[in-house]
Amino acid sequence: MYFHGAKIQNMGDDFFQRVYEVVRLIPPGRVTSYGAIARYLGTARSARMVGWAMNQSHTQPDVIPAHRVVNRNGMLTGKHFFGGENVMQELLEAEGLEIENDRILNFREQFWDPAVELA
DNA sequence: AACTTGACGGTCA
DNA sequence: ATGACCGCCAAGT
Repeated sequence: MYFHGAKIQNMGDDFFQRVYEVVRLIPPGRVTSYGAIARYLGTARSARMVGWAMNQSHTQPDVIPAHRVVNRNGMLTGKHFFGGENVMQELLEAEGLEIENDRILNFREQFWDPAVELA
């Protein structure tokens, strides 16, 4: 992968692409988790790989709504990768969600499970 | 080639 | 509720 402008990714398979496709389908104002996406894509790959895919999501030609993916407890564990201190939180709040201490309030109600919604 | 590091998550004490 | 472990597997050192 690249840093400082070098080349990048393009791993062998299309796992990352499949992750991005699911993330693109998350409706604004709703959120899902790394694990939920991993489950939807099959138990072959772990939630960690979804996290890694999100880490690389900025290399995609289009914008991936990565802020709508949080951990299983509704915590904004990836906020550090959005530049500013509270960019991820602001993006979510702009979509109507409430966050307190890096955690989405009423997470259960806002949760969007691909295994259910894309059944 | 070997060891460490995670945008993770489930289990068990 | 909290924390230690453990499986996961691509990348970085």
